[in-house]
Amino acid sequence: MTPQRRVILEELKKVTSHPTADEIYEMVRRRLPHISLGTVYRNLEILSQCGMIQKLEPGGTQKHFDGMAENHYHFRCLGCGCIEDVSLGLLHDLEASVPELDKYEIIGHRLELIGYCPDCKKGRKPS
Amino acid sequence: MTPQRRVILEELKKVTSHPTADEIYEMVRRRLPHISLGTVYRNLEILSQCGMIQKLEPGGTQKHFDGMAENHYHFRCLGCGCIEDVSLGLLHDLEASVPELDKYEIIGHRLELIGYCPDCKKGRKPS
DNA sequence: TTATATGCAAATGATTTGCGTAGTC
DNA sequence: GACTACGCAAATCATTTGCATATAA
Repeated sequence: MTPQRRVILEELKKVTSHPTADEIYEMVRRRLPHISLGTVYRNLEILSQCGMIQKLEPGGTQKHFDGMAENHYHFRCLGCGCIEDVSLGLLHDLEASVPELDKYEIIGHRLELIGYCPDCKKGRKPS
Repeated sequence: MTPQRRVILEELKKVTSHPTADEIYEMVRRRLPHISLGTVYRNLEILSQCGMIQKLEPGGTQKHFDGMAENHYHFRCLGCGCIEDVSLGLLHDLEASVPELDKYEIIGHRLELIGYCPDCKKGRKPS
């Protein structure tokens, strides 16, 4: 736990927004003017690996597309990055159950199961 | 609906995988050897705007981070891209309800509500 | 001192865009 | 003829990485 890593963690805990790496860099730079953007990226990765923070968009840098337009859910493999359809009935009553959302306009939702696909599961130690 | 757009759509409908833009480019190129990658990107964007296909990772190109490590759900605004926490109880029984997942190792899940935040809702025509 | 992390800058790689041309209504 | 989409190539921009130095165990 280096000073840089500690400050990144503290600044991120301090806010309820969900900043990008760039924004975190700016926040941290007020306390550590010489920190580099690379260090911020490296530590964000480490902290999210440790489970101390969350990276909100997992998966790699490429976007995936789905020919099935109807809403349905997906499974994402942490091992190989593959994405598969999941036969799980849609959750219809989500929005109604959150009163604070009355000022929002909710269009829909996305649900993603995360884990290891059969192939990747085989290659892993039992957890 | 240009020939290129039609072929992109057809190829994407043909597979159950969830290819990246690059992979779709390769698939389409077998039928339209002179198509450009830019055209593929442009049409994927148009098709997903129309709702004819799905872009699986919405939001911009930047990743967001969350200082709260415990699992919880988020709302994402299609207008300004902001992300906010949602006070929605965790869904615990998701995995059990999908028998086909017994060969998988499910670690968890992500749920994201999508729509317009109060500020962006104001600036929009009623839909 | 031995390993790990940092700062800096350059490299990478997915995506976007400008522009001149081709196809369409 | 006006408009839109295309192919191509260059530009963009978030993220990653190589490397020499600094820090920590």
